Amino acid sequence: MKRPRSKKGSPGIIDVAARANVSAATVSRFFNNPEMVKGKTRRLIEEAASDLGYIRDRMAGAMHHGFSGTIGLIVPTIDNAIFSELIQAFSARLLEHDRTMLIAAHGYNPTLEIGIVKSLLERRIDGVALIGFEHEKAPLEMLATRKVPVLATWNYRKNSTIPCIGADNFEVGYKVGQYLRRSGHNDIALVFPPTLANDRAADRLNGVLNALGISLEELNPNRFIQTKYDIGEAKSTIKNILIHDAPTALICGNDVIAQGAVYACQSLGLNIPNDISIIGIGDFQGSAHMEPKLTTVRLPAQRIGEQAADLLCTSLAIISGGSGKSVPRIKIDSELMIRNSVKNLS
Amino acid sequence: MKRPRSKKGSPGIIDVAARANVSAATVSRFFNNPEMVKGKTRRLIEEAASDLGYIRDRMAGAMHHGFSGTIGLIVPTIDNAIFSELIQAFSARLLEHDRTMLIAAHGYNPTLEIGIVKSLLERRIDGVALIGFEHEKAPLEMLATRKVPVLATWNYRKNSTIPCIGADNFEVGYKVGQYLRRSGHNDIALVFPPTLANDRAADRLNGVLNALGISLEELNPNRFIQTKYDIGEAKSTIKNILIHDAPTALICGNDVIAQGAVYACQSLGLNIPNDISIIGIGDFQGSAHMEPKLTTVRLPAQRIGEQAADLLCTSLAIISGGSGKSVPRIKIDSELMIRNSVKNLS
DNA sequence: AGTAAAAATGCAAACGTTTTCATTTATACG
DNA sequence: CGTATAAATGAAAACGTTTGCATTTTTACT
Repeated sequence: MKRPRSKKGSPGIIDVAARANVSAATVSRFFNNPEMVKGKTRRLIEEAASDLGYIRDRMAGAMHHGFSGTIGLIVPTIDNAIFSELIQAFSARLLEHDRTMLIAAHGYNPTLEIGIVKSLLERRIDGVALIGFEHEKAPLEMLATRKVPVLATWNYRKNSTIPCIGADNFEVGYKVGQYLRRSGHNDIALVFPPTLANDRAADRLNGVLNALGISLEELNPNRFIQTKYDIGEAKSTIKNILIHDAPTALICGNDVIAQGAVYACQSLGLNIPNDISIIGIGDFQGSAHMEPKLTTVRLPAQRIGEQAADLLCTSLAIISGGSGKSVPRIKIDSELMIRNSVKNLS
Repeated sequence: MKRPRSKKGSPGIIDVAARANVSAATVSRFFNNPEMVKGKTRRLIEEAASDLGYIRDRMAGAMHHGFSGTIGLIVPTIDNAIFSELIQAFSARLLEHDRTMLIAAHGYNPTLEIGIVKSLLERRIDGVALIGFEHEKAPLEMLATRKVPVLATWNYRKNSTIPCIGADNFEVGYKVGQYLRRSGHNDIALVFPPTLANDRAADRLNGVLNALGISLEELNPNRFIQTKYDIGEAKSTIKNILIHDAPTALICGNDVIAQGAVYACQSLGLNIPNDISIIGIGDFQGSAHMEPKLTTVRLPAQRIGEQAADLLCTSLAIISGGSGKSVPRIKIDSELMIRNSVKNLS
């Protein structure tokens, strides 16, 4: 009588092998390349594994071929509508690829990001998705050295040095500016977050300015409002400006700022869009249902997240092997969603 | 002349050891228990490691002591304000504990959860945080078998079978119901999500009914509205009811439903709180800044997330070793935030 | 049936750490 | 200065898989 399973701990591949009367190698093959093992053996192993409640140890496996089956995602923030849709879609699609997601937020602090990258690297991630292009050199180098594929998401630039997928945020900004101008607005205030380590916001801002045919310097200081991506802060900051002299329209860096703007106007008794027009960027959850329904530009977060996951899971080699080759760059189309928060003045 | 580092791949512990003229064992000790190695050697290793750009492989380490330094978090959904604050806090605190977070969402689908748990188990997570108490038996058993600590977050029940941390949602519901009654409201409608696999919602609902001194059956069907946690759906569902005959107050299962309710009223031209009162639960980002400012009950998501992380990282053994011992249960206090969306009728 | 080729399986050596036990080196004390 | 004791380090055996190569079994063909 054999002793098929070790006394301690959970069953391992050898326990399964013993119970199925095959070698560990065969069991391993069963899990990784089922087509390599004969039908009958397959069933044997299947049964043994389920009897024992075997769960494979991917870490042990990862020691060989080096793939952990884990993908990293580093975002500025999680507790905010901005990226949640992206995160969700990315994560869900990853699951379909039999990968799991290691996620961390750096709170718009590039320094923190380097620690995070290191931490992920210690866990031997197979790839990592970042938000945007502005990153410290150190983590990027660490990743490159170890040939871990990197993908910049959420923004697109035709000449980015790393692979990217996202909307062209300059274009998005341009669309917004153009739409407002065509709607007859001439006195427009811009409400944006600090663009320092935020290329998405920077690109949008440039796009807006470009469409408006004006430079940041030429802009009346009262027409450029800076605020964090935070409903409360946006609301109070905007209120301050609105009290003095209100423009005919507000272009907001994204929908959470726009939401703050809407609340600011409502608390001041200003009617949107009759007294003032508001346009956002992002089309987050709920933007379509606000009162008034928010005019904004839709960034297909879900599509971006899903495609990002696909890229990272399937084209790994291609992307990472890109020494000199062309960098994959995918532009996702945005769409102006004309709703009820902008008034046509012309 | 030695060849301190292998040709291929990134440097390993042995490369560092060679360069520092010590054994691999010492380098390992340096990283895990620095106090075990002498100051001079310490500096030597430190330098060698940084010269080589060494990054430890925690997977290899995990094969021995079995700890991967990774904690799982399984939530119903990410792309929704409900859990984002919790996720963020949990993740950030994990990072402080030198752990990383593996996260996945099952979209309120218990079946999906079992696959997720298995997937996490394959990655050898050191512990896992769940939301609430309603889970399939299978994944819970898998976790128990492998002695992986489990923590139910976001809800509290004094007799829960697994460790938990969160607010007492019955109490939360009770508070809300009580407050509305004391404010003189008698015609109240309840707007809740399906309570099937959602113990938080179920407990809240029971709390509300209890405070109102009524059973679900006794409730006028027009006063019980069911809707998903979705602003758009909540808005339209609520509008349908409001058109016919509006109650004096709406108790919403959480703040996103409340937000939908606010929009529903606004689109109908109903003034809040003069025509109708609205109360939410959760105090999500932005609830304090809406117009009108939403009366709700604050669930300290951040505190829950942080303490959950602490528990999972430090009291692992205690929690998991709980065969027969008392289950750790932590109740986090909620707080009624009286703002401007409820009118006092008395 | 007999053989050549193909398919399936087994053996054993990795993978990069950690850890036990043994050994060396430093410290303290008479 | 010598010895006893403590501290620091090293050597080698794990940990649970995967995988190249060798071997056995099956299949296909004459």
